[in-house]
Order: sequence, then C-alpha cells, then structure tokens
Amino acid sequence: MPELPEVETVARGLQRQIAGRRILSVTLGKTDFIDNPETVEKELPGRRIYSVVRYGKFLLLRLTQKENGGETERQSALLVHLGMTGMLSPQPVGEPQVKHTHMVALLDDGRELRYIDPRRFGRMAYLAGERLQEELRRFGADPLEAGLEEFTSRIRGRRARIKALLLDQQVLRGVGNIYADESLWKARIHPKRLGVRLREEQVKRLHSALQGILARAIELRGSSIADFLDAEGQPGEYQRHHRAYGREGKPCFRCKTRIKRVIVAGRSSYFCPQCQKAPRGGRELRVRARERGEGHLKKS
DNA sequence: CTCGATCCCTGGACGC
DNA sequence: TGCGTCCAGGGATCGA
Repeated sequence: MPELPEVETVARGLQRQIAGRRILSVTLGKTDFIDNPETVEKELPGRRIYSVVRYGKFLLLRLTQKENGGETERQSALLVHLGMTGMLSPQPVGEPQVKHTHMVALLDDGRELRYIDPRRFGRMAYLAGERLQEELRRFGADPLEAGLEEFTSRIRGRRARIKALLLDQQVLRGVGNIYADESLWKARIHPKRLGVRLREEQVKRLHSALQGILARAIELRGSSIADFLDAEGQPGEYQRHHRAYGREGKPCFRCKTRIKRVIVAGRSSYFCPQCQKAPRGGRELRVRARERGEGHLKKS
C-alpha cells in the first residue's frame, strides 16, 4: 500500500536511477488503468525523463519536450499511481518479464523501465500543459509542507470525521490508511471525531504527529506490509514501528489496552479505545433527538 | 456536505 | 491437494 513515504522512497530511487534517460519506445500490456493508452504510446518515445518527483501518492515523471524545435513551453509528465500493488523500476533488458507487467519503456542506456501491478488499482496518465496543471490543482496540501495554520483550516472547517479527512486527497495529498491511523494514535484522537470538533490542542498534536511520523517513515524507506518494494527492489522498515495499524487485539504501546478495529470512512481503522476516546454525543444525539420528534432542523 | 454502498482487481488466508 | 469464499484497499461514482 504505497502511501506518501513509500511513494517518496520510490521517487528518490527513480530520480537516482533514471533521471536523464531518454525513452526510446513503449510497450503496453493491459491498459484498463491507463487514462489514455494511445497517447502514452505516442508521446513518450523520444522524450527524456528529466526528473522524478512525488506528488501526493503520485509519481511524476517529468518529461522534456520532443526535439523538433521551436514549439511553445509545455510542461509534460507521466503520472503514475501505484494503487495497492504497483511497482515501477528499471531492469536490464534481459531480465525475464514477471507476470502483470503492464508497461515497458526502453531507455537509452539499455535498461527498461517496467510497471508491474497485479491488481491494477493504480493509474497512469500522460498529461501536458494546462491539463497537467488542472490535474495537480485537484489535490490538497502536501502534509509535510502544510504549516499548522493551513492544516488547522483544512481540518477544522469540516464536519466529516477526522479519519475521512486525513484520507481525503483533496484535503491532504498523500496520506493513506496506515499513516492516518498511526498519527491519530500518536495524537490520541479517535478516528470518528469530527474535524470541526477537534480542540486547538488536538489539531496541533495531530499536525505534529503526522509530520513526525511521515518524516521518520521516509527515513526508514516506508512500510512493507504486503509486498511493497522500492525502485531498487528493497523493502522498507517502518512497519516495525507501527503502533496501531494492523495491531487488532494487541496491547497499546502506551496503556496496554487491546487495540480495536472499526470501519470508518469505509476503511479498517485501528485505535486504542483507552487513549483515543470516542466522541460523546454529537451526531448520535442529534439523530436520537430527531427520532423523538425534537428535531427542527431546516431542510437544506 | 457527508455518508454508505458498490465496483474495480488479484492473491493470500482460511475452512472444509 | 484442491476448491470455494472472504477480504484487503484507493479512488470513482451514485443515491440517500
């Protein structure tokens, strides 16, 4: 489950390994996860990958213009979302192709950049110019760059549950299930608490917990819980530091209470019922009041 | 605006 | 051993 730290790890590896290489040709396998397969096949060959960066959970392979002179400046990039099981790495041409290899780009140094993704939950798209800018604008702030003030306004202005907000890529780009649960555990906030109801102190704790955890996870090259491997084929180490995620029934590292698992925002959410107190009242009280005929909420 | 449900997809875990 | 079933999960979409 590549999230921000895993994608950052892959981006750094690819930057080291393939930045500067020219793409000579592209071969696609299954294309149902690619926005515009014909465009990918047509536009990539001839371009140089001048840098690889992370944008939320996307890898951005920034591409040079084709060398046919004098055209307008158009930023272009291949966007790659690894979904659950995506892997992008350069390999020697002779290396046998594993099952579920869906894109092979021949590079000018004799290697091939290969995209492997058994479940095809990922996404790939070639975008340029305004279309690219438009796409990037859809996403929220980078959690590592957002200051406390911006973080606060993005969280406290919303009535959704904090877990849903953390997972919402239009609020913050790059946070997924693991790091949402880990930061809520560290900040001692229940995943069902509403954003608007977080106290200033809690938002501050969450902001700091999230940034600290993401930074540390990047240092440890991400979490390899299923089969995540970086661009060099190496697993990460951060899974050894998980305090909540995947620890149902195991003792909380702070208070020994057993970690619980509930579904919030459609996702498994692991938390300590002792350290992360459930919100009292709120939504539930309002529903009960309405059932008793005390509701006088205006419609829309 | 926010919610839950549903779909996409495959492999791994589990039960028999 | 082999088969069926369930589940994981990010994101899009739809109806409530």
